[in-house]
Amino acid sequence: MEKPAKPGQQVLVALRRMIADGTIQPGDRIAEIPTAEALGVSRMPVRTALRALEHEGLVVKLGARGYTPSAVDAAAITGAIEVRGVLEGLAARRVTERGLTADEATRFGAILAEGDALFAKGHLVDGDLDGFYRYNLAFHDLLIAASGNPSIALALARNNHLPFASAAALALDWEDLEGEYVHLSAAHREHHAVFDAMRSGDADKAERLMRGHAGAAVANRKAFRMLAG
Amino acid sequence: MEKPAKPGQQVLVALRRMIADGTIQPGDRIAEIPTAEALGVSRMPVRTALRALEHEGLVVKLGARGYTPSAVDAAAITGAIEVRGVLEGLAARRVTERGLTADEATRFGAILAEGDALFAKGHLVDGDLDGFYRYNLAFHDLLIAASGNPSIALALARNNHLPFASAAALALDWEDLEGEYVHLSAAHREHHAVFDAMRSGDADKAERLMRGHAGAAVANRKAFRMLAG
DNA sequence: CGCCGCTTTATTGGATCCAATACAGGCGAG
DNA sequence: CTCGCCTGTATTGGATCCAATAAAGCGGCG
Repeated sequence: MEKPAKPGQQVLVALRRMIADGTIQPGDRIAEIPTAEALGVSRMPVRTALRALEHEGLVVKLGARGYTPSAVDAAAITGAIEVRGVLEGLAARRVTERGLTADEATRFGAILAEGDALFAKGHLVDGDLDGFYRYNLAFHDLLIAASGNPSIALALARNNHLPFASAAALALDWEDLEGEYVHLSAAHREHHAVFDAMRSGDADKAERLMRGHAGAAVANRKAFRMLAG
Repeated sequence: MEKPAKPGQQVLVALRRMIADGTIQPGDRIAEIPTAEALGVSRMPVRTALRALEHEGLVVKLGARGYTPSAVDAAAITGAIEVRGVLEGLAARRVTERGLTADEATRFGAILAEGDALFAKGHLVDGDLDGFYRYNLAFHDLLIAASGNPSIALALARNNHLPFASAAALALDWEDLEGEYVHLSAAHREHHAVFDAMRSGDADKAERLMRGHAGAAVANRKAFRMLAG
Protein backbone atom coordinates (compact mmCIF):
# COMPACT_ATOMS: atom_id res chain seq x y z
CA MET A 1 0.00 0.00 0.00
CA GLU A 2 3.03 2.30 0.37
CA LYS A 3 1.24 4.81 2.47
CA PRO A 4 2.13 8.29 1.22
CA ALA A 5 2.90 9.56 4.75
CA LYS A 6 1.37 13.00 4.77
CA PRO A 7 3.64 15.79 3.54
CA GLY A 8 3.39 17.79 6.71
CA GLN A 9 4.77 15.12 9.01
CA GLN A 10 7.24 14.15 6.33
CA VAL A 11 8.69 17.64 6.23
CA LEU A 12 8.76 17.90 10.01
CA VAL A 13 10.70 14.70 10.50
CA ALA A 14 12.97 15.47 7.56
CA LEU A 15 13.94 18.81 9.06
CA ARG A 16 14.39 17.26 12.49
CA ARG A 17 16.74 14.69 11.04
CA MET A 18 18.70 17.25 9.06
CA ILE A 19 19.16 19.36 12.17
CA ALA A 20 19.95 16.38 14.37
CA ASP A 21 22.56 14.85 12.10
CA GLY A 22 24.15 18.17 11.24
CA THR A 23 23.09 18.37 7.61
CA ILE A 24 21.88 21.82 8.54
CA GLN A 25 24.20 23.44 11.01
CA PRO A 26 23.66 26.43 13.27
CA GLY A 27 24.41 29.52 11.22
CA ASP A 28 22.98 28.05 8.06
CA ARG A 29 19.92 29.87 6.87
CA ILE A 30 16.72 27.91 6.42
CA ALA A 31 14.52 29.71 3.94
CA GLU A 32 11.07 28.48 3.03
CA ILE A 33 11.40 28.40 -0.73
CA PRO A 34 14.66 26.47 -1.15
CA THR A 35 13.61 24.01 1.54
CA ALA A 36 10.26 23.45 -0.09
CA GLU A 37 11.85 22.85 -3.48
CA ALA A 38 14.46 20.56 -2.02
CA LEU A 39 11.81 18.42 -0.38
CA GLY A 40 9.48 18.55 -3.33
CA VAL A 41 6.54 20.07 -1.48
CA SER A 42 4.90 23.46 -1.33
CA ARG A 43 5.98 26.19 1.03
CA MET A 44 3.02 25.61 3.31
CA PRO A 45 4.08 22.41 5.09
CA VAL A 46 7.57 23.84 5.39
CA ARG A 47 6.18 26.93 7.04
CA THR A 48 4.11 24.83 9.41
CA ALA A 49 7.07 22.63 10.26
CA LEU A 50 9.32 25.61 10.93
CA ARG A 51 6.79 27.15 13.29
CA ALA A 52 6.54 23.84 15.09
CA LEU A 53 10.30 23.52 15.34
CA GLU A 54 10.48 27.06 16.65
CA HIS A 55 8.01 26.15 19.38
CA GLU A 56 10.12 23.12 20.14
CA GLY A 57 13.17 25.31 20.45
CA LEU A 58 15.09 23.56 17.70
CA VAL A 59 15.30 26.59 15.43
CA VAL A 60 15.25 30.31 16.04
CA LYS A 61 13.83 32.99 13.84
CA LEU A 62 16.50 34.97 12.08
CA GLY A 63 14.73 38.29 11.71
CA ALA A 64 12.97 38.30 8.41
CA ARG A 65 15.61 36.18 6.79
CA GLY A 66 14.39 32.76 7.72
CA TYR A 67 15.38 30.43 10.51
CA THR A 68 18.55 28.78 11.70
CA PRO A 69 19.09 25.79 13.98
CA SER A 70 19.51 26.93 17.54
CA ALA A 71 23.06 26.38 18.65
CA VAL A 72 23.08 23.51 21.09
CA ASP A 73 26.24 23.12 23.14
CA ALA A 74 27.09 20.86 26.04
CA ALA A 75 25.83 23.46 28.51
CA ALA A 76 22.44 23.56 26.82
CA ILE A 77 22.16 19.79 26.99
CA THR A 78 23.21 19.75 30.62
CA GLY A 79 20.61 22.40 31.30
CA ALA A 80 17.90 20.44 29.55
CA ILE A 81 18.78 17.33 31.51
CA GLU A 82 18.65 19.32 34.73
CA VAL A 83 15.20 20.51 33.82
CA ARG A 84 14.15 16.95 33.13
CA GLY A 85 15.55 15.99 36.50
CA VAL A 86 13.52 18.47 38.52
CA LEU A 87 10.37 17.74 36.54
CA GLU A 88 10.63 13.99 36.93
CA GLY A 89 11.60 14.54 40.54
CA LEU A 90 8.41 16.52 41.00
CA ALA A 91 6.47 13.71 39.37
CA ALA A 92 7.94 11.17 41.77
CA ARG A 93 7.09 13.44 44.69
CA ARG A 94 3.52 13.90 43.60
CA VAL A 95 2.98 10.21 43.02
CA THR A 96 4.35 9.47 46.46
CA GLU A 97 2.30 12.13 48.19
CA ARG A 98 -0.88 10.99 46.54
CA GLY A 99 -0.03 7.41 47.23
CA LEU A 100 0.39 4.70 44.64
CA THR A 101 -2.85 3.10 43.59
CA ALA A 102 -2.95 -0.66 43.43
CA ASP A 103 -3.17 -0.49 39.67
CA GLU A 104 -0.17 1.81 39.39
CA ALA A 105 1.86 -0.39 41.70
CA THR A 106 1.02 -3.38 39.55
CA ARG A 107 2.03 -1.62 36.38
CA PHE A 108 5.28 -0.34 37.88
CA GLY A 109 5.98 -3.85 39.07
CA ALA A 110 5.39 -5.30 35.63
CA ILE A 111 7.70 -2.77 34.00
CA LEU A 112 10.43 -3.29 36.57
CA ALA A 113 10.10 -7.04 36.06
CA GLU A 114 10.95 -6.46 32.41
CA GLY A 115 14.11 -4.74 33.51
CA ASP A 116 14.90 -7.53 35.95
CA ALA A 117 14.62 -10.00 33.12
CA LEU A 118 17.04 -8.01 31.00
CA PHE A 119 19.76 -7.94 33.61
CA ALA A 120 19.18 -11.36 35.18
CA LYS A 121 21.61 -12.95 32.72
CA GLY A 122 24.46 -10.83 34.07
CA HIS A 123 25.32 -9.54 30.62
CA LEU A 124 23.65 -8.02 27.61
CA VAL A 125 22.96 -9.31 24.14
CA ASP A 126 22.16 -7.31 21.05
CA GLY A 127 18.39 -7.13 21.39
CA ASP A 128 18.66 -6.11 25.01
CA LEU A 129 19.61 -2.54 24.22
CA ASP A 130 16.43 -2.15 22.29
CA GLY A 131 14.59 -3.87 25.11
CA PHE A 132 16.09 -1.51 27.65
CA TYR A 133 15.12 1.43 25.50
CA ARG A 134 11.49 0.43 25.60
CA TYR A 135 11.60 -0.60 29.26
CA ASN A 136 13.22 2.68 30.25
CA LEU A 137 10.74 4.73 28.28
CA ALA A 138 7.84 2.81 29.78
CA PHE A 139 9.06 3.49 33.30
CA HIS A 140 9.49 7.19 32.75
CA ASP A 141 6.22 7.53 30.87
CA LEU A 142 4.31 5.75 33.58
CA LEU A 143 5.86 7.96 36.22
CA ILE A 144 4.85 11.10 34.38
CA ALA A 145 1.37 9.77 33.70
CA ALA A 146 0.92 8.70 37.31
CA SER A 147 1.92 12.14 38.54
CA GLY A 148 -1.47 13.37 37.47
CA ASN A 149 0.06 16.68 36.47
CA PRO A 150 -0.28 17.26 32.73
CA SER A 151 1.91 20.33 32.96
CA ILE A 152 4.88 18.12 33.68
CA ALA A 153 4.37 16.18 30.48
CA LEU A 154 3.87 19.41 28.59
CA ALA A 155 7.04 20.96 29.91
CA LEU A 156 9.00 17.79 29.27
CA ALA A 157 7.88 17.64 25.67
CA ARG A 158 10.20 20.52 24.89
CA ASN A 159 13.26 18.90 26.33
CA ASN A 160 12.69 15.62 24.61
CA HIS A 161 13.42 17.27 21.30
CA LEU A 162 16.94 18.24 22.33
CA PRO A 163 19.47 15.52 21.69
CA PHE A 164 20.37 13.46 24.76
CA ALA A 165 17.92 15.36 26.93
CA SER A 166 15.10 12.89 26.55
CA ALA A 167 14.69 9.95 28.85
CA ALA A 168 14.55 7.95 25.64
CA ALA A 169 17.99 9.14 24.66
CA LEU A 170 20.30 7.43 27.07
CA ALA A 171 23.64 7.44 25.37
CA LEU A 172 23.81 3.88 24.21
CA ASP A 173 27.12 2.67 22.94
CA TRP A 174 26.07 -0.20 20.73
CA GLU A 175 29.63 -1.40 20.42
CA ASP A 176 30.41 -1.71 24.10
CA LEU A 177 27.81 -3.97 25.62
CA GLU A 178 29.93 -4.78 28.67
CA GLY A 179 30.47 -1.12 29.45
CA GLU A 180 26.83 -0.28 28.95
CA TYR A 181 25.81 -3.08 31.28
CA VAL A 182 27.30 -1.10 34.14
CA HIS A 183 25.44 2.09 33.31
CA LEU A 184 22.14 0.52 32.40
CA SER A 185 21.97 -1.84 35.35
CA ALA A 186 22.77 1.13 37.59
CA ALA A 187 19.87 3.02 36.03
CA HIS A 188 17.67 -0.02 36.53
CA ARG A 189 18.61 -0.21 40.20
CA GLU A 190 17.77 3.46 40.52
CA HIS A 191 14.33 2.77 39.08
CA HIS A 192 13.83 0.14 41.76
CA ALA A 193 15.00 2.53 44.43
CA VAL A 194 12.59 5.21 43.27
CA PHE A 195 9.76 2.73 43.22
CA ASP A 196 10.59 1.55 46.72
CA ALA A 197 10.68 5.11 47.98
CA MET A 198 7.34 5.86 46.37
CA ARG A 199 5.80 2.74 47.83
CA SER A 200 7.12 3.50 51.28
CA GLY A 201 5.74 7.01 51.12
CA ASP A 202 9.05 8.83 51.39
CA ALA A 203 8.35 11.72 49.00
CA ASP A 204 11.60 13.55 49.71
CA LYS A 205 13.63 10.47 48.98
CA ALA A 206 11.65 9.65 45.84
CA GLU A 207 12.23 13.12 44.47
CA ARG A 208 15.89 13.15 45.37
CA LEU A 209 16.48 9.76 43.80
CA MET A 210 14.66 10.67 40.61
CA ARG A 211 16.65 13.85 40.29
CA GLY A 212 19.84 11.96 40.77
CA HIS A 213 18.72 9.48 38.18
CA ALA A 214 18.51 12.21 35.58
CA GLY A 215 21.78 13.65 36.78
CA ALA A 216 23.47 10.33 36.09
CA ALA A 217 22.94 11.00 32.42
CA VAL A 218 24.92 14.20 32.81
CA ALA A 219 27.74 12.33 34.46
CA ASN A 220 27.93 9.90 31.57
CA ARG A 221 30.33 11.99 29.59
CA LYS A 222 30.33 9.60 26.70
CA ALA A 223 27.08 11.14 25.68
CA PHE A 224 28.92 14.22 24.62
CA ARG A 225 31.53 12.68 22.45
CA MET A 226 29.33 13.12 19.45
CA LEU A 227 29.32 16.85 20.01
CA ALA A 228 33.05 16.95 19.55
CA GLY A 229 32.61 15.24 16.23
CA MET B 1 -0.97 56.30 13.15
CA GLU B 2 -3.31 53.51 14.28
CA LYS B 3 -0.90 50.70 13.66
CA PRO B 4 -2.77 47.89 11.88
CA ALA B 5 -1.34 45.27 14.27
CA LYS B 6 -0.64 42.31 12.05
CA PRO B 7 -3.54 39.92 11.61
CA GLY B 8 -1.63 36.93 12.85
CA GLN B 9 -0.84 38.33 16.28
CA GLN B 10 -4.28 39.88 16.40
CA VAL B 11 -5.93 36.51 15.92
CA LEU B 12 -3.66 34.85 18.43
CA VAL B 13 -4.37 37.32 21.20
CA ALA B 14 -8.06 37.39 20.32
CA LEU B 15 -8.34 33.64 20.69
CA ARG B 16 -6.32 33.70 23.88
CA ARG B 17 -8.66 36.28 25.34
CA MET B 18 -11.76 34.40 24.26
CA ILE B 19 -10.45 31.25 25.87
CA ALA B 20 -9.26 33.02 28.98
CA ASP B 21 -12.48 34.91 29.65
CA GLY B 22 -14.71 31.98 28.81
CA THR B 23 -16.19 33.31 25.60
CA ILE B 24 -15.17 29.97 24.17
CA GLN B 25 -15.62 27.23 26.70
CA PRO B 26 -14.20 23.72 26.78
CA GLY B 27 -16.48 21.54 24.70
CA ASP B 28 -17.19 24.29 22.20
CA ARG B 29 -15.85 23.48 18.79
CA ILE B 30 -13.40 25.91 17.23
CA ALA B 31 -13.53 25.49 13.46
CA GLU B 32 -11.31 27.45 11.14
CA ILE B 33 -13.91 28.89 8.82
CA PRO B 34 -16.39 30.35 11.32
CA THR B 35 -13.56 31.75 13.41
CA ALA B 36 -11.94 33.34 10.40
CA GLU B 37 -15.21 34.93 9.33
CA ALA B 38 -15.97 36.13 12.83
CA LEU B 39 -12.60 37.83 13.07
CA GLY B 40 -12.69 39.15 9.55
CA VAL B 41 -9.50 37.48 8.39
CA SER B 42 -8.65 34.55 6.20
CA ARG B 43 -8.36 31.00 7.44
CA MET B 44 -4.58 31.09 7.33
CA PRO B 45 -3.81 33.21 10.42
CA VAL B 46 -6.49 31.29 12.30
CA ARG B 47 -4.83 28.05 11.36
CA THR B 48 -1.46 29.37 12.47
CA ALA B 49 -2.86 30.65 15.74
CA LEU B 50 -4.58 27.37 16.50
CA ARG B 51 -1.39 25.43 15.92
CA ALA B 52 0.40 27.83 18.24
CA LEU B 53 -2.28 27.49 20.90
CA GLU B 54 -2.08 23.74 20.57
CA HIS B 55 1.66 23.90 21.23
CA GLU B 56 0.94 26.10 24.21
CA GLY B 57 -1.49 23.54 25.52
CA LEU B 58 -4.46 25.90 25.50
CA VAL B 59 -6.46 23.95 22.95
CA VAL B 60 -6.57 20.31 21.94
CA LYS B 61 -7.25 18.88 18.54
CA LEU B 62 -10.67 17.36 18.26
CA GLY B 63 -9.99 14.71 15.65
CA ALA B 64 -10.70 16.19 12.29
CA ARG B 65 -13.48 18.34 13.64
CA GLY B 66 -11.47 21.31 14.80
CA TYR B 67 -10.17 22.25 18.20
CA THR B 68 -11.62 22.85 21.64
CA PRO B 69 -10.17 24.68 24.63
CA SER B 70 -8.42 22.25 26.93
CA ALA B 71 -10.37 21.91 30.12
CA VAL B 72 -8.47 23.71 32.83
CA ASP B 73 -9.56 22.96 36.36
CA ALA B 74 -8.11 23.91 39.71
CA ALA B 75 -5.93 20.80 39.70
CA ALA B 76 -4.38 21.76 36.38
CA ILE B 77 -3.57 25.23 37.65
CA THR B 78 -2.11 23.83 40.83
CA GLY B 79 -0.03 21.50 38.74
CA ALA B 80 1.22 24.29 36.53
CA ILE B 81 2.20 26.35 39.55
CA GLU B 82 4.04 23.37 40.99
CA VAL B 83 5.97 23.07 37.77
CA ARG B 84 6.82 26.74 37.92
CA GLY B 85 7.96 26.22 41.48
CA VAL B 86 10.46 23.49 40.71
CA LEU B 87 11.74 25.29 37.63
CA GLU B 88 12.29 28.58 39.42
CA GLY B 89 13.72 26.63 42.32
CA LEU B 90 16.20 25.08 39.94
CA ALA B 91 17.03 28.51 38.60
CA ALA B 92 17.75 29.81 42.10
CA ARG B 93 19.92 26.78 42.78
CA ARG B 94 21.93 27.22 39.62
CA VAL B 95 22.47 30.91 40.24
CA THR B 96 23.65 30.17 43.74
CA GLU B 97 25.96 27.37 42.70
CA ARG B 98 27.53 29.44 39.97
CA GLY B 99 27.78 32.39 42.28
CA LEU B 100 26.20 35.76 41.71
CA THR B 101 28.24 38.05 39.53
CA ALA B 102 28.72 41.59 40.71
CA ASP B 103 26.51 42.82 37.91
CA GLU B 104 23.73 40.40 38.75
CA ALA B 105 23.90 41.32 42.42
CA THR B 106 23.59 44.97 41.47
CA ARG B 107 20.60 44.36 39.28
CA PHE B 108 18.87 42.20 41.87
CA GLY B 109 19.55 44.92 44.41
CA ALA B 110 18.05 47.58 42.17
CA ILE B 111 14.92 45.51 41.57
CA LEU B 112 14.48 44.70 45.24
CA ALA B 113 14.91 48.39 46.03
CA GLU B 114 11.92 49.07 43.81
CA GLY B 115 9.93 46.65 45.93
CA ASP B 116 11.21 48.26 49.13
CA ALA B 117 9.98 51.62 47.87
CA LEU B 118 6.53 50.19 47.20
CA PHE B 119 6.06 48.83 50.69
CA ALA B 120 7.92 51.50 52.64
CA LYS B 121 4.74 53.53 53.02
CA GLY B 122 3.11 50.72 54.97
CA HIS B 123 0.11 50.65 52.66
CA LEU B 124 -0.68 50.54 48.98
CA VAL B 125 -2.17 53.06 46.61
CA ASP B 126 -3.72 52.42 43.24
CA GLY B 127 -0.63 52.64 41.07
CA ASP B 128 1.29 50.36 43.39
CA LEU B 129 -0.41 47.22 42.16
CA ASP B 130 0.80 47.97 38.69
CA GLY B 131 4.18 48.82 40.11
CA PHE B 132 4.31 45.52 41.97
CA TYR B 133 3.32 43.70 38.82
CA ARG B 134 6.32 45.08 36.98
CA TYR B 135 8.65 44.69 39.94
CA ASN B 136 7.60 41.10 40.48
CA LEU B 137 8.00 40.25 36.82
CA ALA B 138 11.44 41.86 36.73
CA PHE B 139 12.59 39.80 39.70
CA HIS B 140 11.43 36.51 38.26
CA ASP B 141 12.74 37.32 34.79
CA LEU B 142 16.14 38.25 36.11
CA LEU B 143 16.29 35.05 38.12
CA ILE B 144 15.51 32.94 35.07
CA ALA B 145 17.95 34.87 32.91
CA ALA B 146 20.68 34.61 35.51
CA SER B 147 20.22 30.87 35.75
CA GLY B 148 22.01 30.58 32.44
CA ASN B 149 19.78 27.67 31.51
CA PRO B 150 17.62 28.50 28.50
CA SER B 151 15.67 25.30 28.93
CA ILE B 152 14.12 26.69 32.08
CA ALA B 153 12.78 29.71 30.24
CA LEU B 154 11.57 27.48 27.45
CA ALA B 155 9.75 25.15 29.80
CA LEU B 156 8.24 28.04 31.73
CA ALA B 157 6.88 29.62 28.58
CA ARG B 158 4.24 26.91 28.44
CA ASN B 159 2.99 27.47 31.94
CA ASN B 160 2.79 31.20 31.58
CA HIS B 161 -0.04 30.76 29.14
CA LEU B 162 -2.21 29.01 31.68
CA PRO B 163 -4.23 31.41 33.81
CA PHE B 164 -2.75 32.11 37.23
CA ALA B 165 0.26 29.91 36.55
CA SER B 166 2.51 32.72 35.42
CA ALA B 167 4.62 34.69 37.81
CA ALA B 168 2.98 37.70 36.22
CA ALA B 169 -0.42 36.46 37.26
CA LEU B 170 -0.46 36.88 40.98
CA ALA B 171 -4.09 37.05 41.89
CA LEU B 172 -4.48 40.72 42.48
CA ASP B 173 -7.65 41.87 44.09
CA TRP B 174 -7.86 45.43 42.91
CA GLU B 175 -10.62 46.20 45.38
CA ASP B 176 -8.89 45.06 48.51
CA LEU B 177 -5.63 46.95 48.75
CA GLU B 178 -5.25 46.33 52.47
CA GLY B 179 -5.68 42.59 52.02
CA GLU B 180 -3.29 42.50 49.12
CA TYR B 181 -0.68 44.37 51.12
CA VAL B 182 -0.30 41.33 53.32
CA HIS B 183 0.16 38.93 50.43
CA LEU B 184 2.36 41.13 48.31
CA SER B 185 4.64 42.27 51.08
CA ALA B 186 5.05 38.64 52.09
CA ALA B 187 6.04 37.83 48.51
CA HIS B 188 8.45 40.73 48.58
CA ARG B 189 10.04 39.47 51.77
CA GLU B 190 10.40 36.07 50.14
CA HIS B 191 12.24 37.69 47.26
CA HIS B 192 14.64 39.22 49.73
CA ALA B 193 15.10 35.89 51.48
CA VAL B 194 15.87 34.16 48.19
CA PHE B 195 18.36 36.84 47.29
CA ASP B 196 20.04 36.57 50.65
CA ALA B 197 20.29 32.80 50.31
CA MET B 198 21.77 33.16 46.83
CA ARG B 199 24.28 35.72 48.03
CA SER B 200 25.31 33.60 50.97
CA GLY B 201 25.82 30.59 48.71
CA ASP B 202 23.19 28.37 50.30
CA ALA B 203 21.86 26.65 47.20
CA ASP B 204 19.55 24.27 49.04
CA LYS B 205 17.94 27.12 50.90
CA ALA B 206 17.62 29.26 47.79
CA GLU B 207 15.87 26.46 45.95
CA ARG B 208 13.60 25.63 48.85
CA LEU B 209 12.60 29.25 49.35
CA MET B 210 11.91 29.80 45.69
CA ARG B 211 9.75 26.70 45.56
CA GLY B 212 7.84 27.86 48.56
CA HIS B 213 7.42 31.23 46.95
CA ALA B 214 5.60 29.66 44.03
CA GLY B 215 3.64 27.47 46.40
CA ALA B 216 2.34 30.54 48.16
CA ALA B 217 0.37 31.31 45.04
CA VAL B 218 -1.32 27.95 45.40
CA ALA B 219 -2.22 28.71 48.97
CA ASN B 220 -3.85 31.96 47.98
CA ARG B 221 -7.23 30.42 47.35
CA LYS B 222 -8.71 33.65 46.20
CA ALA B 223 -7.05 33.04 42.89
CA PHE B 224 -9.53 30.32 42.21
CA ARG B 225 -12.69 32.17 42.84
CA MET B 226 -12.90 33.10 39.23
CA LEU B 227 -13.02 29.45 38.28
CA ALA B 228 -16.23 29.06 40.21
CA GLY B 229 -17.75 31.80 38.11
C1' DC C 1 36.98 58.93 0.76
C1' DG C 2 33.15 57.84 3.90
C1' DC C 3 28.32 58.15 5.08
C1' DC C 4 23.49 58.57 4.21
C1' DG C 5 19.41 57.62 1.54
C1' DC C 6 17.09 55.42 -2.22
C1' DT C 7 15.92 51.64 -5.00
C1' DT C 8 15.85 47.04 -5.93
C1' DT C 9 15.03 42.49 -4.67
C1' DA C 10 14.62 38.54 -2.00
C1' DT C 11 11.66 36.54 1.51
C1' DT C 12 8.09 36.01 4.68
C1' DG C 13 2.94 36.50 5.76
C1' DG C 14 -1.76 36.40 4.07
C1' DA C 15 -5.64 35.18 0.85
C1' DT C 16 -7.87 32.18 -2.14
C1' DC C 17 -8.51 27.84 -4.38
C1' DC C 18 -8.41 22.84 -4.67
C1' DA C 19 -8.04 18.06 -3.05
C1' DA C 20 -8.20 14.52 0.44
C1' DT C 21 -10.59 12.88 4.41
C1' DA C 22 -13.34 11.75 8.07
C1' DC C 23 -17.75 12.32 10.27
C1' DA C 24 -22.85 11.93 9.92
C1' DG C 25 -27.12 10.74 8.39
C1' DG C 26 -30.05 7.83 5.91
C1' DC C 27 -31.20 3.61 3.58
C1' DG C 28 -31.46 -1.15 3.06
C1' DA C 29 -30.92 -5.84 4.51
C1' DG C 30 -31.02 -9.29 7.96
C1' DC D 1 -36.13 -3.34 15.05
C1' DT D 2 -31.20 -3.10 14.70
C1' DC D 3 -26.92 -3.23 12.59
C1' DG D 4 -23.96 -2.22 8.76
C1' DC D 5 -22.88 0.07 4.56
C1' DC D 6 -23.01 3.78 1.51
C1' DT D 7 -23.28 8.26 0.04
C1' DG D 8 -23.26 13.19 0.97
C1' DT D 9 -21.20 16.92 3.16
C1' DA D 10 -18.58 19.61 6.20
C1' DT D 11 -13.87 20.55 7.47
C1' DT D 12 -9.09 20.34 7.59
C1' DG D 13 -4.52 20.19 4.91
C1' DG D 14 -1.92 21.55 0.83
C1' DA D 15 -0.77 24.43 -3.33
C1' DT D 16 -0.52 28.61 -5.70
C1' DC D 17 -0.83 33.50 -6.02
C1' DC D 18 -0.41 38.18 -4.26
C1' DA D 19 0.98 41.92 -1.12
C1' DA D 20 3.74 43.89 2.54
C1' DT D 21 8.32 44.27 4.40
C1' DA D 22 12.84 44.44 5.53
C1' DA D 23 17.49 43.56 4.23
C1' DA D 24 21.12 44.55 0.89
C1' DG D 25 23.39 46.87 -2.81
C1' DC D 26 24.18 51.00 -5.34
C1' DG D 27 24.58 55.74 -6.17
C1' DG D 28 24.91 60.45 -4.83
C1' DC D 29 26.30 63.89 -1.59
C1' DG D 30 29.06 65.88 1.99
